[in-house]
Amino acid sequence: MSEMKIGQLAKASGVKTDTVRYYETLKLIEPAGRTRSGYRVYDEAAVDRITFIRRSKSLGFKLSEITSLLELQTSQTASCEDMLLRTKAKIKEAEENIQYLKRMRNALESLAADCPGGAQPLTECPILDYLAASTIEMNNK
Amino acid sequence: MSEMKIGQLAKASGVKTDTVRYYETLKLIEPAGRTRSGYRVYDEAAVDRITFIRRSKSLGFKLSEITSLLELQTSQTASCEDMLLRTKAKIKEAEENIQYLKRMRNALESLAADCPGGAQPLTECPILDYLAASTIEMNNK
DNA sequence: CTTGACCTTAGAGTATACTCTAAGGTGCAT
DNA sequence: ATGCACCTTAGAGTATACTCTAAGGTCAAG
Repeated sequence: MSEMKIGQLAKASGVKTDTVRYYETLKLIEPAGRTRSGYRVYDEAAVDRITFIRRSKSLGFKLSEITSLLELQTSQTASCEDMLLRTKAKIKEAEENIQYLKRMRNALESLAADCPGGAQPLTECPILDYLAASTIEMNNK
Repeated sequence: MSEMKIGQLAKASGVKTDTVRYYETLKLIEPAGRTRSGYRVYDEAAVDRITFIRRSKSLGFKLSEITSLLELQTSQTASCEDMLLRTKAKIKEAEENIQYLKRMRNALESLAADCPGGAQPLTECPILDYLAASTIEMNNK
């Protein structure tokens, strides 16, 4: 199965054919060639390339960033440092998002802790009070 | 300043006029009326409503969910429990996102820890190795 | 020779939350 | 009367990553 059409590649790499074509528009992947009738033909390396994309995505890289990772991979001049820097930047990004979500979760939890729940009328609800109160000022975003 | 036009409301509540109009299309807010010439007119309550939306957003609620929170607020039959349930669901969501990001960050960190960095050629880079390797299987998404 | 699974393209739709553009009307001051 | 800041609408654009539709061509099996 070293030569395959888009459907086989899709199945082998766990994405949809549409996704492969979409990646092609982003220059993330190119078919090795075409059949006489115009069908895309891929080799085994294409499966690795889709796998690379999927794994990068699972680590939080955007498709636009993956373009750059793939260039790195085939670059003659790039060093480990380049990849490490991208990785560290992504760690920082993840860390920031975690902190942001934690602040959110903590705020929600302290509101939840104050709320009696049950059949109390909403006029007594500290959560709605917080949301609607006009005096307290808030941090944006 | 109990009566105001959209620009004043926007300034008073910290959003753009476009955003106010956009919220109107989502039925999140409605002007109290219109001037003879067709200008939207708002009252003080509108500022509170935008504030409500902004605070809800800062807690992670989507605009579509905020529609429902606002309905809750004006409902006669709703109880504290309703609000508490929505809050708890949102906490769970935040928690899941935090866990997801932590897994991502941990994976990135263990890759970074293995990478020598510096001027090492990329053929030696364990990060790229991981991304490109065809044998190891991965967890999706 | 027809059926069915597969492939092709261009282009639109989905979700989220805006943001901007164009073309034009309003209202107050100078 | 003219300039300016403000307002109006409909509709398109932004970002991300697909996903789907329509209309049609290809190819092997029965």
